[in-house]
Amino acid sequence: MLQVLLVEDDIDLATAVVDYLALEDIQCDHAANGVAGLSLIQSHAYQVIILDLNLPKMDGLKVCNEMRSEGNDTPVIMLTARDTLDDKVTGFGVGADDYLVKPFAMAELIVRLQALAKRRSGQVKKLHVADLELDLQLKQATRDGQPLKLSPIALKLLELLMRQSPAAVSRQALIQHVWGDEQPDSNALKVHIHNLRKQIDKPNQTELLTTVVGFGFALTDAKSCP
Amino acid sequence: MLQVLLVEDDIDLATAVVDYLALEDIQCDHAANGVAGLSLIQSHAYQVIILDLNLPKMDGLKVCNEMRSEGNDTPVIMLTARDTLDDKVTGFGVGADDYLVKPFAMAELIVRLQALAKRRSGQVKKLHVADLELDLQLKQATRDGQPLKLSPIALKLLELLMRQSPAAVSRQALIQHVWGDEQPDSNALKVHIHNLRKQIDKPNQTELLTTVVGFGFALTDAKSCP
DNA sequence: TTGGCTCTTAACCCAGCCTTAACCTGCGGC
DNA sequence: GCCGCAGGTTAAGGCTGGGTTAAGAGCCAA
Repeated sequence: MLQVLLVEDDIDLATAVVDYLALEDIQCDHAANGVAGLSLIQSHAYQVIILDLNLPKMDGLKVCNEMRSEGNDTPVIMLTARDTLDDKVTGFGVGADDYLVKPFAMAELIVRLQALAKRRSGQVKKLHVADLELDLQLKQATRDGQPLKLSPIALKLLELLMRQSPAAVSRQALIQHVWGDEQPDSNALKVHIHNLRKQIDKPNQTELLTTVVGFGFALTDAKSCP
Repeated sequence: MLQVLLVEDDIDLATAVVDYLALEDIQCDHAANGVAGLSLIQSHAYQVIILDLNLPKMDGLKVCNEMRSEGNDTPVIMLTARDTLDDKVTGFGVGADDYLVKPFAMAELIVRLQALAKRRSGQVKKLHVADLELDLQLKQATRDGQPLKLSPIALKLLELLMRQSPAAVSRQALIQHVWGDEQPDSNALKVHIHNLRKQIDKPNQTELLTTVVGFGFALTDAKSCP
């Protein structure tokens, strides 16, 4: 199921969009200002983000710029009023992937969403966390230059963890990312996390993959002393 | 089905083109700036690329120049405004194959697209990966100077793998490239990969064609030590 | 028509991955 | 001190994805 985030301060419009997307079986979170939106972006793994241009607290351009500079390459659709069309250039410069001029047809939004969801923004080819590197083209991870042997599932887990780093990722988000809706019983995730950890942390000194009790896991660079 | 990429920052124009091409059964991806465009070019195998001249982040000339220098010879159509017609000369110098002056008729775009799709740009005549060489004109591959005997399908597979190298290529992309939309059942791809591997890797020492479990295959030059 | 070629399909094997279950550890509350 | 819970570890087994082989169909040229 598609998971998207809408950042929009017009509450009527937002409600309409969320409801409409629900009909299409697209799960849509909503934030009403830029700061809240950015925070959700940092802590979730959405497949597409819909950003209004004019937002309280932090405008859409700023949000987009910020997330890109953090290495997040989730595709972004910008919403703009007709009279601010000039912002288009700025918007693309800042890393947006598509535009929609208000008022827009819901059907068009769906089409664009689904087109963008199929691909990553493609502006990020390698992910880095400390001396860990994941080459998305080669499907190959290395730590300290040494290639790691990861199973397909371990690779998916690692990708999500690295994209969200240094934020923690919930168990549910990890499960959703790997298995989608048909989730396995028992403790499959535990085992895969264990295997991943064995690959990443065993041969080295510093521990990157940490447990967030009662929530999930996080990939973080430095650990402060206890 | 034709697969093309449009790199264009004017969202209205882009939408119009994508929609129009869809009617003609041409599947058109869209990138809104030069960097995103180049990235898509590097990671997909389009049959034609439509490049706007003026783009945010990296202009069309730069994009074209860059892809050519990477050995990509997908045909390129440049879009240019009437008042920058002088850039034509520069454009051809940089490796564009055709030109279209804005505003242009959609019908004309279609015609040019289909004309270009039939041929490779022809500006790149040989592909190289390690000591593997593929002569696109002679349809002849050699490894370490020794000619290889490849069937037509094996040749197509090799071509795509070499163009994308060192990135991994998904099974789906390989199937799409060889058979288009009418895809064979069963394990035809397995057999052809097997045959290709027999030709490429058997008589030599280093293994070039590697399997990416759960994804596809990759042609890579060097393998690091275990 | 025949021969040679390639492509498709099917059948089979095998390694390695994924799942599952069972047990272990550490911690906090009762 | 005991129990329950959350997470960690390990091993067994099924199963799937990928590799291999061979037979038959289709095609083209002689």
